[in-house]
Formats: sequence, C-alpha cells, structure tokens
Amino acid sequence: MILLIHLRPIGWLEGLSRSSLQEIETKGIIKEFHAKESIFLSGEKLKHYYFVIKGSVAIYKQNGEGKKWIASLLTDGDFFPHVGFNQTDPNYPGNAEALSDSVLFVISKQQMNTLFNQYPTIHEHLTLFLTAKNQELITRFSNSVLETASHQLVSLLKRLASQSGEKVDDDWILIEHGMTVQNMAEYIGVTQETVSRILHQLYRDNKAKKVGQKKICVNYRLL
DNA sequence: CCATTAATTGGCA
DNA sequence: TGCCAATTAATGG
Repeated sequence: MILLIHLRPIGWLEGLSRSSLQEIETKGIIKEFHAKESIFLSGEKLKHYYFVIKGSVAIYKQNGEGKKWIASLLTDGDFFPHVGFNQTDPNYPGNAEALSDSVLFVISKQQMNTLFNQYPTIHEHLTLFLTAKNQELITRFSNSVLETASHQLVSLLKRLASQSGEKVDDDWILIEHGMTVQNMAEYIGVTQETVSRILHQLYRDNKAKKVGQKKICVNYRLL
C-alpha cells in the first residue's frame, strides 16, 4: 500500500529519512480543522500532541466574561501543547482553536514519548523549541509591561514576517497570518479598535499595506 | 443577492 | 486606551 506522506524532513523532523517519516506518520493521523474550530479545551486530559502541517492555531485563556487572551500562536512546523512530557496525567493548559483552515498531524501522548526515545534528533528539537518559546514569552511579557500597544503590534508583525512571511521584494514581506484584527488584539491584550487604528497608522506611514482581510504586506526595514 | 460577521470610525470618559 | 454606537466592508451561502 502506498502511504501519502504529509510530513516533511524539516523543522522537528529535520534529517530523518523518508522511511522514518513514513513510520512516524503511521503513529498518528492527519486531521483537518476548519477556521474557528476547537481542537481541545483547557483542563481536559492531555491525550494528544499536534504538529501544524499547514494553517494557524491559537492557544488561549478565557475568563467568565468571555474575554480572551491568546497565549501562543502556532504556525506551519510548530508543535503543541508544550507541556506534560513527563507528567503522569497532564491536562491541556488552555483552549486551542484553529484560526484558519488547518491541517494537523495528531499523535497520542504515548506515541510522542516513543518518538522522543526512538529519534534523539526529535528530542533535541523539543529542547530548542521550548527554549525559543520561553524566550518569546519573556519578550512578550516585558513588552506588555514596558512598551506601547503600537510597539507590541509591530513586534508581532515582525515575528510573523520572519517566521512565515514571503519576500515580495527587497523591502516588502507578505504575511498570510490567517488572523483577524480581533485575534491580533487578543494576542497583545488590547481592543480590536486599538489594533485597527494602529494598523491604519502603519498604512498611512507606508510601513505596511493591506492586502486582504487576513493578509498584510510589511516593510521590514521601516518597521 | 441577502444575511451575518468583521472591520473601521467618531465621540466621549 | 477602552467602551459604545453607527457605518462600512467582507464573507458565505
């Protein structure tokens, strides 16, 4: 039987052979989520880990009033959640939902641990990934306390640009973030009106161009 | 098209 | 900046 391989030997799976990828893929399943579809809820038993093959996912916390705060944004090549590796019965740390139509590779907690033992390179990537996420969180946290909303939004755009942007020419980078203005607001902790107004200023100053509702072109040099 | 949802704008605290 | 209200886009049948 011919198995369609969705996994690529990049990121977490860098350096792995085609046969290894094929074996890994048999340990989990490919699952598609539509925009706004829930993937898991805060407090539920952590049973599966996910790799983002394509799309974007937000992990967020929500209070009784319905206010949301996006704790983490995941895009192509990312892995989540980032907890529970050596716990006996961990819970999901927040709610996860697809921001855009996404394709995920779903693997059980048990199988994930097997992979860590079987493929040292994957375990190394976990360490690097967690380190980067930790740094990212510290930067975000200090920004939220020390910097303006404008600065924070620019930081987000820069990160998206370097992480998943496509160079259009020397200065301009296209970002297909899949996020709504509301999502960006939830990420930096302000209202959508504020984000809308900041974006308007960026357009006015020619630091960014609106391409579509979920796309934006940014001038990396001017940001 | 129409119905809904998202984004934008202005005013005011 | 946030919150509210009024418009104006954009999206999905």
